Amino acid sequence: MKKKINIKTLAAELNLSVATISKAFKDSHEISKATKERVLAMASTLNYTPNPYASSLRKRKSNTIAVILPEVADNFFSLAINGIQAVAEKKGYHVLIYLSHEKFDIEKTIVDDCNSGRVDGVLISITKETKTAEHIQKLQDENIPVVFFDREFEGFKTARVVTNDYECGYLAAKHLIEKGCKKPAFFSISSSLPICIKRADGFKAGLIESGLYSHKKDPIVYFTDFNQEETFNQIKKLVTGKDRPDGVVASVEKLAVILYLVCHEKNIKIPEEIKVIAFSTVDTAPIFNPSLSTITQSAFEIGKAASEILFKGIEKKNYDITNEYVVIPSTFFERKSSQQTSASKEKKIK
Amino acid sequence: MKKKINIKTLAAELNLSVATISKAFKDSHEISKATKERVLAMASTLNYTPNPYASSLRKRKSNTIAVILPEVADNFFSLAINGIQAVAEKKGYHVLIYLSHEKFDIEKTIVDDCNSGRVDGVLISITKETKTAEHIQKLQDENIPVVFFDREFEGFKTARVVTNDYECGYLAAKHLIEKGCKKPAFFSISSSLPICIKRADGFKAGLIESGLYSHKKDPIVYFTDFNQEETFNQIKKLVTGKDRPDGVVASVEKLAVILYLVCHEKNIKIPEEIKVIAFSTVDTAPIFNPSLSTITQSAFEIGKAASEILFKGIEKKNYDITNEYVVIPSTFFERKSSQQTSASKEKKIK
DNA sequence: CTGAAAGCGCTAACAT
DNA sequence: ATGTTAGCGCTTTCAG
Repeated sequence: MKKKINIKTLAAELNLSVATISKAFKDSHEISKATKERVLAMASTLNYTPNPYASSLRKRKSNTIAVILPEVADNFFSLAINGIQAVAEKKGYHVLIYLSHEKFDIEKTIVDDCNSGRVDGVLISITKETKTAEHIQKLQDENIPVVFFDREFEGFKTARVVTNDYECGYLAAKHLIEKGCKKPAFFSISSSLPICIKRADGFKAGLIESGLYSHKKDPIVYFTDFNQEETFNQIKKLVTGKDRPDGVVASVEKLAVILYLVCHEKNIKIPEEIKVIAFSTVDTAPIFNPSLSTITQSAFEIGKAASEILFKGIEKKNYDITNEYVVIPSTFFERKSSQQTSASKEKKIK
Repeated sequence: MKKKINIKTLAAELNLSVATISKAFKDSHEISKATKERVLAMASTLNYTPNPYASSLRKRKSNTIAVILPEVADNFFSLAINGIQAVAEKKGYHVLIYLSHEKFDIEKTIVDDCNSGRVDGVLISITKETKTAEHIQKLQDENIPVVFFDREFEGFKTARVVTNDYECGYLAAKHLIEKGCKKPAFFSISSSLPICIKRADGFKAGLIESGLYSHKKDPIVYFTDFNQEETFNQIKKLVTGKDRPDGVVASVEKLAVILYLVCHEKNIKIPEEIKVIAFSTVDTAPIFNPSLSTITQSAFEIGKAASEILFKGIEKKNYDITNEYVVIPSTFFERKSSQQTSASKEKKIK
């Protein structure tokens, strides 16, 4: 940041006022074509680039947005970032990426910082720990538009872009049952995240409808604080136990992968002994062993839709986006991992 | 960005000068503990957050860095972002993410913008199209430190963090040969990217050493402009042709995945008929059908190392980072896709 | 069509 | 320990 050449030196060089330079850069109609060209030419030879922060300070506009994510290791968020970036780029906006690492404290710090004028809007997918939206409320109080995407906070009025979680959970349950499962389970990563609750609720509804829901045994299994090894052992125990499920719906990709690993190790056959469906955006699902049935969210589209709404809020100052609610349906890809097998067929007949 | 309350109003509220407030916020020793507390308390009740751009303008320091990537859909870059973010967060820096979409023009525009004082440093992985580093030179001319990571530009003096591409290419070739391959091929995405050239060169060296290199037939196959369907057909043609390879090293994950897809469709057995090894960071490789042998880059570590060097350059103004050259070795995970089979053993004997 | 000047919110000398 | 003040580089009335 040791730039010496600024609008003033440029002006001096051309014997023009700074105002003229500034206007020329905005391609203002007040400036003659000739001077505009002179300005641009000189700017180019002097390697002049306007200081964005001076501009932001003066205009009270940062031309940047913040994206706050729990993590980025997941393929979903990678794709979502692409979608967000695509529209930001078109609008000439800059994108700040923040990672909350599933910690509420970090999320709060980040959100509070966003209240400084650093950004014109924020896209957020909340952490598992987030139990209040006060920090986000403050943002709205300052007229900074906020859009939830994927992981929303329920009961808080703001724009949100999500997928049809409940329906997908329901569909997954029905599919498993149709394929012969008698004791399907749902692997959840959180008991508070709406995204998980909805998926689980839909799943449960599917069981109930088929008369397979028992109050005695909750079909929802929680893996709340995620640790690869621990989760592996937890799943192993469950899957080799006496009351093991014959079908699993994984609320996230990771859990399905670990389940596969366990089954490979313990020689449990998928789909013969256990069928699996995962909520996942992984593009390698078709080459898994066996190929994995997925409920695939349109991650790119979700990111794109979320930022489009955000920009509506940013650009139209008096436009209230807080009622926007977009649902982008996921797609079910049926593959081998949830296929009906002769084993399950027999059971059915018997 | 409609904040009304600023340092001045805060000062007025407390009957203090703006200087005192400013210093209190920096936790300056010039300020008494009592006033510091008063300031912080009032700031909190008034919901005051210092305007970062005013500060940046004055200090000529943005406290933000830029990360320029060709794309983020790849798992490698997701992990790298995590590594970068981890150290930026610790340093109190903000991270701007830019996507060049493999287009040089976009990359240039982004890099030029970085020359405006918007960022204090940049991390970049260049596009396939990048054939000059002039735009990056300009950055260095303005004393903005630049670190290449993963995809570097050769023959340009700046810091870089890469992996041991040549050795890995060599190792992959030797491994394939050891397992019985007679006609291994290398799938490359670029004939200009150092990362690909080095991998391919190492691969070629391995063939030459084993007397399997023929000048008549280049074992390097290029898939330069990436398009899923086209690549699929190109691979299908190659792999079902008469001169088909009996082993493949994929320079990137995607190509291996498509190769798998082709083999599944055409019922070509991996590893019996064709063995495969991929440069990849995908964590699902163990559950592929068959499990995929990978040369896995430490993506997180590469991102982390790159940003650590960058911060050295940012923080120590007179420290020249352009000679920094860090090589973070990749790890080879041998799995089924490159296993020796009775078929290949027989061939060997015969 | 061009210019003068005020000021965005903050920091850093330099007083006091 | 606290205050005064001059900008950082730009945009924007308002004059000419």
